[in-house]
Parts: sequence; C-alpha cells; structure tokens
Amino acid sequence: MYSQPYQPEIIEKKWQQIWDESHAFEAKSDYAKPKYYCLIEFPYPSGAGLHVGHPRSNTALDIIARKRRMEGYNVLYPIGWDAFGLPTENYAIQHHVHPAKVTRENIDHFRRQLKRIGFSFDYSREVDTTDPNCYRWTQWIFLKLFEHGLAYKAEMPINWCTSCKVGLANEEVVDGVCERCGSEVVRKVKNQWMLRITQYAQKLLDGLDTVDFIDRVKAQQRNWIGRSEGAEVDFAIEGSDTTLRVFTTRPDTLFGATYMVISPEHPLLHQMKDRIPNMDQLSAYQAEAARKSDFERTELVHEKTGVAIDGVQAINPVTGQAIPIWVSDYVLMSYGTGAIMAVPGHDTRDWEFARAFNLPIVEVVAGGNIDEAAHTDIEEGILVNSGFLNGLHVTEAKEKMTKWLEEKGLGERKVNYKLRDWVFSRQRYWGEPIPIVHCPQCGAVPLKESDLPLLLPEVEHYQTTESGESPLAAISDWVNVPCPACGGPAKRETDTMPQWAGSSWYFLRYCDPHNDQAFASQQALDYWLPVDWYNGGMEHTTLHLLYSRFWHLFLHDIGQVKAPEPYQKRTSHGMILGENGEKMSKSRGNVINPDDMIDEIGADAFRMYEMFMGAFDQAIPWNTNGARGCRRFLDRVWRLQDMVDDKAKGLSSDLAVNVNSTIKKVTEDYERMKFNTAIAALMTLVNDYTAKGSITRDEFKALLLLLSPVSPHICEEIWQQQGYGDPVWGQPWPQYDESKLVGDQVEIAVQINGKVRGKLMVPSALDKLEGERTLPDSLAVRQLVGDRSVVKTIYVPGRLLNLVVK
RNA sequence: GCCGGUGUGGCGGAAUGGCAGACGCAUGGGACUUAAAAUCCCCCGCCUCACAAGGGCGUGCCGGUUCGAGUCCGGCCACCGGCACCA
Repeated sequence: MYSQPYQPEIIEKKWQQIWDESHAFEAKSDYAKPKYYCLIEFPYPSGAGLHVGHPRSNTALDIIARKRRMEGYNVLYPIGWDAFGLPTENYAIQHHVHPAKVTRENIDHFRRQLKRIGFSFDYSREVDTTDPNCYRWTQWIFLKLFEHGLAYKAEMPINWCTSCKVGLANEEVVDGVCERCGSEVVRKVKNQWMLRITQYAQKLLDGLDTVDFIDRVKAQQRNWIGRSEGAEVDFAIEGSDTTLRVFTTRPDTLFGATYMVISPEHPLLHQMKDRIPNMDQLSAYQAEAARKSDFERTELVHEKTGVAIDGVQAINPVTGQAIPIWVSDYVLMSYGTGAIMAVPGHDTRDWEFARAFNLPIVEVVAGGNIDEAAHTDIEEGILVNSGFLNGLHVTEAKEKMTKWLEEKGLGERKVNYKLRDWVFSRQRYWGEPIPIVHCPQCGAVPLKESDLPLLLPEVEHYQTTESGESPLAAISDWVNVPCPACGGPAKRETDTMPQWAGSSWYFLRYCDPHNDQAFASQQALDYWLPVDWYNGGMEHTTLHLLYSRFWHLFLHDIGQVKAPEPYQKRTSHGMILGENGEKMSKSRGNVINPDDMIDEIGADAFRMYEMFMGAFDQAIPWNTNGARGCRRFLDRVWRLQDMVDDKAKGLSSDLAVNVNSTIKKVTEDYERMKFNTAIAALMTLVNDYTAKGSITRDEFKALLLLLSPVSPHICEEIWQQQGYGDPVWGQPWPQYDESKLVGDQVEIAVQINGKVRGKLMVPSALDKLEGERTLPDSLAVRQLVGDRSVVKTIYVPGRLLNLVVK
C-alpha cells in the first residue's frame, strides 16, 4: 500500500515555489521560436478579492498555455492589474487613505490568491495601469489621438451619475441608470473630452470579418455599431431658402411621407422662431423634454406627445404637397439628422403619432391594412400610390428613388451608425491625468512627449467638488502652469481618463513591459502580436472589446503596430451562479470564496471543478458537492501509485485502445474548450485503470501528462515521486497511435425497423458492403428477424446494423 | 419589436444523422468497521408485469424528411442575455 496520503496543501505550495524559483513560465525573448500569446482580461484588484468567476477564465487559458508550452511554443501568458477606478477611490475617501496605498494592498492580495491557484502566469511582466511608467504611455497614446484629431473637447449633454458624481459613456448607462452603482443618471451639459470612435465605425465592423470571435460577440458588436443604409433627403421649407434634411432607410416610401417631425433640440426651431406664432407652446415642450431623465425616457415609451409648428410647412419633394412639421421627443437629436419624414402607413411609431394627432395616413406599399396598423412587413412588397414607382418591387423602388434624388440634387445615399463618440473625461482623482493645458491664447495645447508622464499630484481630498469638478481642480499650483506653446499663463486639464483607457492597450505593454523608450519595442510587438487567444466576459463585449479594438486600429493606422486587429480569437466563459441558481452577490448571501474552497479541497481539485462543472460558455450554478467529487477523483489518481507494475512495459493490450482514444479526445476537447468532456474522459480512463487493478508506467505517464494542464501540482508531485524525470511542464504533449483507436472486435447494435433489438460482436475492419452482405446471415440476426422478410439492410461500420423487415 | 442563445433523469450535463442519459452530484441498498468517517461494490427516466424475461412510452409542442431524428427542415411555445421611439 502506498503509505503517503494526498496532501494538496503541502504539495501545491511546494510546486508553486519551484515554478517561481525556476522561472518556469516566463516568456522567452527568443524571437526565432514559434510564439503563442494567451490573454485573459486583467482583473480589477477590488478590496473584495478574487471571486470564483476569475478562475474560470484563468484556468481555461492556463490549460491552453500549459498545453502550448508542451507543444513547443514560446508562450506569453501574462497578468496585470486594471487598477484605476472608482471603488478604490471611494474606499480611499471613506477611510482617509491614499488610493495608491489601497491599490498596492489589493494587488498584493490578488497576486497571493492567484498564485495559490497555480496559474502559469509570467509574473515578471506584470502591468499595473496606475504605475507612472505604464500610464505615461496611456497619456502618450492620448496625445497621438489628439494630434490626429480623434480627441476633442465638446460642450455636450452627458450622462451624469448622481451618486458617483461622474460623467458616463453611453455604454456605461444601463436601463437609464449607472451601470456600476444603479443610481439615477441625468443629462448634464458639460465640457467633455471625446474620442471620435465613430470615425472607426466601418473599420470596427469590417474587422470582425477577419477575426475568429465567437458568433454572439460579433453579433453584439455589430448590433452596437448599428449600421444602416439609406438616403438623406432635403425637404424645402415653404416660403424660405432653408431646407430640412432627414435620414431614411426607406427612400422608396417617400410618396407616403405625410408630415415631418423634428426633435425638440433641433436647431430649426431657433432659426425660425420669428415666424412661428406658437413659439411659447414649443418652448414649453422643449423644456419638458429636457427635464426628462434618461430613465424616464426609457420607461415612458410609446405614449406619443408632440406639438405642431404653426406657420411653417415643408414640401414633399416628390408629391410637391405642403406637409406639416411637428416637434416630438420620439425623434432623437443624436441619431441621423434629428429630423424625420413620417411615413405613418409603414412605420409603427409614425402610425401611432398620426393616429394620436389626426394626420393623414397613405398606403404606398400594397398588402396590409393601414386602417388597423402600420404595414411594416414590406421587404417584399409592391409600390402603390407612388407615381413613377408604382408597380415596382421595394428593392427596385429604393434604388430608383435614390438615383432620382441624386439626379435632382435633392438628396444622396447615406450610411448611418448608432455608435456615438466616446465620452472620455471623468471628474475624478484616481485615473490617468489628461496631458493637456488650456491656454487662453492657444486653446487646448498638448504636453510635450518629453514631459510625460504627467504625474497625479498629491491632494488633500479625493472628492469631486459640489460643482462637479475633478478634485485636481482644487490644487492651484498644479493647475496653473505656463502654456507649453506660448509660455503665457494657462491651466491644466483637471479631468482624468476613464478606467477603459488602460485596458484599451495593456496587452501591448505585456509584450515589453519594462521599456522606457516606447510603449513596447517594434521587435517585441511584431513577434507577439496579435494575441492568439483572448478569453473574457460577455459584459465587456460592447465596452472594453470595442474600445481596445478602436485604439489598436488607430495605432495600426499611425504605423505603431503591424496588424489592424489586436485579437485573433475571442471566446467568452459563462457566468458562475450561486448554488441557488441566482447571480452570486453579497446581498444574496450566495458568494463562494475561492480561498475557502481551496482550503477544503485544494487548488487542483478547485481548478478541475471550475472546468468540469458544465459547458464552458454557459452560465452554471455552483455546486460544492460537485467540487468535492473532483477532489475524490484526484484522491483516486493519487492512489493509482499503488497499482503501478514496474515490470510491465508499454501499454497493456487491453488498455491500449482506452489510452490512445483518451489522448485523442482530451487533446481535441481542450482546443474546443470542451473541458467538461475532456475531464470526463480522464475519469473514465482512471475508472478503467482502477478496474484492472494494475497499470504500467507508460499508462500512468499518459494520464499524468493529459491531466497536468488542469491539475498541475498533483501531476508534478506524482511524476517526481515515480521518478519520471524532468518536470511535467517541459514534457512533450502525448501523441496517439492512429491504428490503436479501436480494438479488433467491436460491439454493434442490431436494429429491426430502426429499433434496437440486440447486440453483436463484429470485426472492426468489416466494411459497409461486406457487412451488409454477411451480417444478416448470422445466427443471432436470423433469430431476431424470425420469419419476416428483409426488405433492406444498412450497416454502419462499427456502429449498427439496421434491417427493414416486413 | 430586433439580434443572439438555451430547452434532455431529482441536479450539472453527454451524444460526427446511427445503441439517448457518457462523466459527475444527490438519493437508496450492500461490503468493510465494535461504531462512525473514509474507501469499495450495486441500483438509480416513466409505464406495464407477482417476479424475471419481454414489451410500450420518453430529449419543450405540432408537423415533415429519412432505413434511422435530441441532432436536419417548416411552424409554434417557454426561458435567459443583448439592443431598442435608431427613422
């Protein structure tokens, strides 16, 4: 009997120390070797520590990273800290400590927790976004964006979180409330730094065709970018030189445009105010619309309100008829031109509005009943009541109308995107300072590159001021500086960058993290990029993933990186839910702490359960008993040491098929992220070994190599104790013998009319034709058929025989 | 409303158009033990049947294709995620 019990708490510490001291997982700067870059989203080092969601992503790519090393690749699997951000700052305010100190402590805590799980990260390349040597380059990229006209300052209504006291990007507002804290978001006009991500809308869309992202990620990005094709059309305003421009995706329905609607913020109102008799009424409506918070706007859907503009009419360019212009908040200033042509016959919103205010409804595409509802299902319709378009299919009509508009100079083809520019300023302390000086003479002046990094100054209070200004605004000797251009008195920008800044390029820094001449050397970037495999959460699909692709496309355009797209492959893991099937949260009291689990079952079993619990891309409830089952499995693996027969050589004949097919299955399943079935196959193999009662050294060895990416510590320990030689992490990945995947004989099912009626042993080499010729004559099959006659015979080699009988 | 995804035992789940329920969890039974824990073994979808054998039914619902459908096609339903007065 093997006397020593399995003690993960001892062997895991032991091997973690050995990995550390031997620099086992540091990426080599050997640019001749084939490389593989595995990336997980770097964590935000919160005070709460690691939760069980982090290890799901980390273990998955740790398996890939460890497998790639065994396959001979130079692997980069880095880790870092997305350490700027509000929770740390709020904690610092509350407890009167410096956020940098809080950050340092949290990082140390996170690193300890991660090391305890045995991830093969290259800790020598840690990136910390709050380190001036790092954010210096974040500022540098900002200067480049500014230099290329992609960063600009604008007075504009922004989403203002009333609790965080900070402006938010559109992407950070969810259901009208702050994504982070859930508080009400109101619109507030502020002077904000913006990034022109809209200029990259088409490139962000096109790039998706060149990369290997899972479909739902691509779909969500496309959806968010929201491209739509159509035309812009000018409507003349009666009795003036002005025209009112609209965007429409359905130029073919122009004959059905019976009125127009402009958004309450549309400049036309102000422009025409002298000839509008009911301006008071309109101003009141404008004020009403402005008061509505985003929350109210999303809640109060479908109840159409509006006011007609008296004394001003537009001319429908195809019918020549004068049509009224209305103001309504169902038309958004931020999309298209802020004005629409209303086609109530074929648009639900226009139909409701027309009904509410008694406006004419005209059918221009046949097939519906416009007295009952708008006829919107018109992709295949035929035009009616439409002059020169009558009788045409909508597709032809669209084309003909667009050409007609272009010829007459009344409009043009146009593509619109839902994507908005990115609000980039935050009125907060704990972020990268924006390296700009505002000079009354020269305007916004960038710092010189040689003056970077612009350090965050020490302040007394980290709180946003009551007027909504950054805490940096209160430090007058930091704020007041000479203008870098003219030397006159000027003031620094006091807003800081959002947390998304650092995460938009951190993966580039990993390539060469200690470089102080550039964000990374050209050679390192050329070698390591693109990231070969990036795994992360679905919640980052429209934020981080889009932003970082944008920055990378930009860096590509200015010649800093070779490839346009940063990530070759993107996968996403499913969320881990609490044991009750609900989302894990402190308030629900269903949070599982990784440290507690590791104390109980060890890191190897914990890692295994994270991968075994279910399909990797699905949300799965945690089950502590299931995790204990993984520990029991590792106990069985440990006890296999009692069964090793030192004298037996190679693979025993009755296990050769099991071992070879397991190697094949596990190898393929790891690549497809089917970790649960790979582990199930390993369990089956161990069951086979146990049932046999004795195994050869080679049989044990194959198991350890296959299991090592999932549960590395126990494999290293057994490997060493069994005297297999150099550590597992440097061993070649096991290969299978194609000729040993099936035995000489296989059991097949015998079906009569598609129903299983018996089993039969047949030679596995038997082919389809030969099987169909010979098998029906065998005794067992003849008994099943009885005196019925066989009409048809189908033999699927190695699977089944189906006889159709009458 | 639009775009994705998912529906299979008590539970998590498995199944290139080919034996539905692998693997694990839970439950029950047994062995070992003075006892317990640990470990090992067995059973474990529903119905029929005294039992066994045997048979029937079964992958959200309705239809279709096929020798054969959880898988493919058509039409629904439910749930989850994302987007949404986006013209």
